[in-house]
Amino acid sequence: MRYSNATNFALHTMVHLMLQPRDSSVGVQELAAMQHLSPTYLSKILTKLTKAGLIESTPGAKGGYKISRTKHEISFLDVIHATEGDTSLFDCSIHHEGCLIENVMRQAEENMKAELKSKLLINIAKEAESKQK
Amino acid sequence: MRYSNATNFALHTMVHLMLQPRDSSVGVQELAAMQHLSPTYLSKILTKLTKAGLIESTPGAKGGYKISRTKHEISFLDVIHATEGDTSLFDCSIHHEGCLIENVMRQAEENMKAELKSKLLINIAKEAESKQK
DNA sequence: TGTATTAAAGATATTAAGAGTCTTTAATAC
DNA sequence: GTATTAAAGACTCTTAATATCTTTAATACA
Repeated sequence: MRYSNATNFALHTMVHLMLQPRDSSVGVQELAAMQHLSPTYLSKILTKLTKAGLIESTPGAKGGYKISRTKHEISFLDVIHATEGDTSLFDCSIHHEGCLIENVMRQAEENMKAELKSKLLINIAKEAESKQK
Repeated sequence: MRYSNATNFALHTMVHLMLQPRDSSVGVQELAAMQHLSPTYLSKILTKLTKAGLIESTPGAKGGYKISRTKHEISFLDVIHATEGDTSLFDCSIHHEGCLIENVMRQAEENMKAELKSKLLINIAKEAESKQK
């Protein structure tokens, strides 16, 4: 069991977009080159982020992607939900409800998700920025 | 991303073995029938648990599986490690060390694992037993 | 208006992992 | 020696992830 590479690329892209000047779009070419990916592949990931409302896209010349104006305080969990979906890590395929084992697994998963929900991309972006200076 | 079915079957099998009388082995036939699995498939899973030292196997007539005599206090995490391996859920494929994003993901994963390490199979087994009565 | 640019969507190919079966081998009880 | 049972290997099937290519739609700008 592992988080997909797509989630890693999504997180890095989001942090990068966070560091852009307000209202400036970045094209997929630039974002892909930065991470040594093919633009078409990253494009698929960016479309998921767009559909989740985390970023906004503008097609056409001078178009590209920028952080959503309406969605503030984007957490790690938001990005993960966009790329991985929001299904549970564990489903008991034997018992249909009230499985004691499932309960334990779900509780542990909640602990992880709570942590990922509390971590905001903006803080990581600022930390990365100050490190580079 | 999801835990494999094998992990679910492993956990249920372990809890079942926990409820057996001391030093009595249960064959894979019985364990498989209980979970509506093919014996050969479950056998693969049981071999992993054996190699991890969580259970002991005795081949031959009257053989089968029982909880390890040396390993007490088996946690959910022990079983998961046996079936899923103990690699991280997240690896940054871009940065090789000190990735801020990876750090956050790893910390969250630790929270989940800490919970799974604190939950012991024996407690679930006893809870299941008392529920049936 | 038309041309270049760029995101979105669809089709498709490739790879890796999980799920599952069958057969053979080795160990044990009786 | 015979029946029983775990272990191991080879193999198949399905699904998800990874990745590319092509077409379509929207936008800026000359």
